[in-house]
Amino acid sequence: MDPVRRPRGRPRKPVLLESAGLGPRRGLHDQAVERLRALIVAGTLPAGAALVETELSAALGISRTPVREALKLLAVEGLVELRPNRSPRVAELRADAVTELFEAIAAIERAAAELAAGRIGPAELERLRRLQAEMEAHHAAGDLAPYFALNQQIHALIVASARNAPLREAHEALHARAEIARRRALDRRGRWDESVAEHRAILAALEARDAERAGRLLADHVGHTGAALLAGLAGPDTKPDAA
Amino acid sequence: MDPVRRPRGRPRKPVLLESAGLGPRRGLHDQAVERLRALIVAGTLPAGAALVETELSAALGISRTPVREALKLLAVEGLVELRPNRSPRVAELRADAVTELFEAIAAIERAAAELAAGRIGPAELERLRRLQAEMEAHHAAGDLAPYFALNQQIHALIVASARNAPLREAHEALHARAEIARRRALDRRGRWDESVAEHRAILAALEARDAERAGRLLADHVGHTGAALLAGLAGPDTKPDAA
DNA sequence: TTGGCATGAATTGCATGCAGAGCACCAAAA
DNA sequence: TTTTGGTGCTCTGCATGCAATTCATGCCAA
Repeated sequence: MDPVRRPRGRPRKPVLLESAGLGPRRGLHDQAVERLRALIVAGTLPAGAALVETELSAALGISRTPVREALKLLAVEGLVELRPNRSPRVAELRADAVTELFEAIAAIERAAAELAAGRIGPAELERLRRLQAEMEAHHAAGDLAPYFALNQQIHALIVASARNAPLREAHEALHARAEIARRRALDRRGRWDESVAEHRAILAALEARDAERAGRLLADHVGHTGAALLAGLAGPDTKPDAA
Repeated sequence: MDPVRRPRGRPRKPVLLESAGLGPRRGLHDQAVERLRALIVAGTLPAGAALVETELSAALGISRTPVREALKLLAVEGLVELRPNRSPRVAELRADAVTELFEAIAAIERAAAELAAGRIGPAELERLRRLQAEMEAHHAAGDLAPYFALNQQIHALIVASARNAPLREAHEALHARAEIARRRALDRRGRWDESVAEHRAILAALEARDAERAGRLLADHVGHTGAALLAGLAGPDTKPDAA
């Protein structure tokens, strides 16, 4: 036996950099949520993959406890399926689930746009205008890459402008799954032109503080996006066939 | 030293009754979520109360691990506030949060009603009619007690009839906090008459499969309820003064 | 060959140990 | 008397150990 009492856990660095550094550095379970979510959204952990606690904890360099907590939280988000006494799996995203997902997002964004029309402030409107201008510039230049990040920022900003925490949280919770659908629908160029124009109309409705129109336009826009993604999901399996 | 290797954990009963009993008996963390949620909603654990892991685990007769997991999940629901390295607290429910909460519920139920108008089946419609009849019977008899349970069943059934899992989950997640507001607003009789009539109108719109009207009526109904609760919350603090 | 059961490996679920963060209280200095 | 530094306690966060459950494999019997 070893009478020497040494620390059992792997030596954690004393975390002096807590506030000294830049990041607020939350707990390990929180970091685990983010890293696992990124891996799932990126497809590195493909749908249906078994998420074995010991493997994940080894891969992330942490113990099983925070991994378990992270998996439970990701299950709430719908990214992971928990099965009693079995390894959780990365949730499958079937076509009908994508339909429901975009219906739900459209519903939330419609309500958010209606509220935002009455509550959005000058600074937020200005930021929206700038994002829209950026998006149009990239569009004119034929530069597709920044579109998706800008698109997400615009939608998030509109929801934030509604100043309603539960709606915003529900929206965020659905975002990761929507992103998975976006990444899987390879042909994303098709709706680019339409989408930019729709965004312009939505911005105009918000500037006019026309709640009903803003809500309807945004809900339709999300619906169109969902339908386009759905078509993109159905297609690629049948071999694009072209070079 | 004790060479005898006896089980460390407290002896768990071998759970033969797993399927033999009545309940499907999920994990302890799941039961902990439900019990804690019930305690918070009932006000037994009042807003602002510190939730010390060791106390809860002792009170529930389980170890800290499932308690910790339960607290994280309740935090996602907004019932509990997590603070790094400090005891979680039961979340306060301020007036503006109640306003946002009912805005969000109204948004979700409006969308659900619109979808349900096109998707609700005969069995669900029949069940809605029966619930409405029950509610009217209790109303006619002046029997307030069953109103709240029936009310919740009706709303839940409408949302379920929309056949949209993300919307339903978002709705469920908001329900506990709304229930807290309901319990705190003591004067609930005020809106009883109106509420029953509004439910009748909503049912009629669903039967007519008028999506826009069903959505608008339901959203207005939820908005009225929220406003009434808000008024009820503002009042009681000022001493009811009566016996 | 095939069906049924036993055996065992893999894995979850829960309990518990240990280090560090945060807070309260007290003492000493200004 | 007020403020500052110290000291100890409490509690969280993470790591790890152990039993129960599940799935796969193989053996035996029909």
